[in-house]
Amino acid sequence: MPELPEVETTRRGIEPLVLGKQVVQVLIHNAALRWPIPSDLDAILPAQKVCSVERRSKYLLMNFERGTLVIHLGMTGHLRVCRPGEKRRKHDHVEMLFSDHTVLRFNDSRRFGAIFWTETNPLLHERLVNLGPEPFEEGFNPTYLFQLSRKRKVAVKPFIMDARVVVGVGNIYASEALFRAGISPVKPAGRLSRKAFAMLVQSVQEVLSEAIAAGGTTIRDFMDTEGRPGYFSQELRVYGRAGEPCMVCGDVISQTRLGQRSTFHCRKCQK
DNA sequence: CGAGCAACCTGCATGC
DNA sequence: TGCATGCAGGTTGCTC
Repeated sequence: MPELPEVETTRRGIEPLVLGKQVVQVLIHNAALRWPIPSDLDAILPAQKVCSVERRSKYLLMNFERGTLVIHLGMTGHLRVCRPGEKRRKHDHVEMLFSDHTVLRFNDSRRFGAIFWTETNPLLHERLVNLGPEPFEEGFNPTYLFQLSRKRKVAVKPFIMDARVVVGVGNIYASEALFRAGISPVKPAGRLSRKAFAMLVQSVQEVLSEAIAAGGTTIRDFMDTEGRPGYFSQELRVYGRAGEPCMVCGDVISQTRLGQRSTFHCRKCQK
């Protein structure tokens, strides 16, 4: 589900609602996510306060006084801040109760998400340590991509979706960024020019920042912490628009399969 | 090493 | 109505 804009929307939603609050209880109703949720969270978190909520890649980092709760939303995960007395819904796997009666719930129907606890620097955790640069960091620039891609035969779309290359670009925004940059998703990464990568860097940053400003993209079930959808879906130019005319040239938008993922592009505008 | 793909799991749309 | 199929925003870990 969530790509970077949806995770960032979630982060911005929960941070003000949990900041400085003290955990009273953690209820784990189903620990079977991608990896088992540590069963001792209810022994670790109570009495600790939330110091900050950060994001690295698609991971949310809830910093407490003695460590960090790392949360990944997978495909269908979302966090919701509930009103006192609000009923649990299907697939609400974890509940965090705070002393002011705020309840934070993690819901994830497909259970591809993950939750783990670390008392050392979360950025050095084995799941995070090999991640590439954030798309808005200086390290994500045309020269970096150009050098990294030399001799790579992989198509440019899976290349920029590879979190070791750059984080946060998932299936929707990869198609969108490549359309805006005028680059064919099937072109081998190693055959792109420096100039093409300059276009791509700009497009990735543009599409991600616009999507964050719109509160993310809701295709099926993404919702923010208050249950609202994201409004970027209506700004999508190619994703989900197979068969429709290209907004630029009028040619039909094609849908293909690339690295097992649906890929949308305009064959005329993207070379 | 890189490339390709199966797997994890549930829900939903589609077609017979 | 029921059932089978395929697809879905991510990531890991296996083969070759």
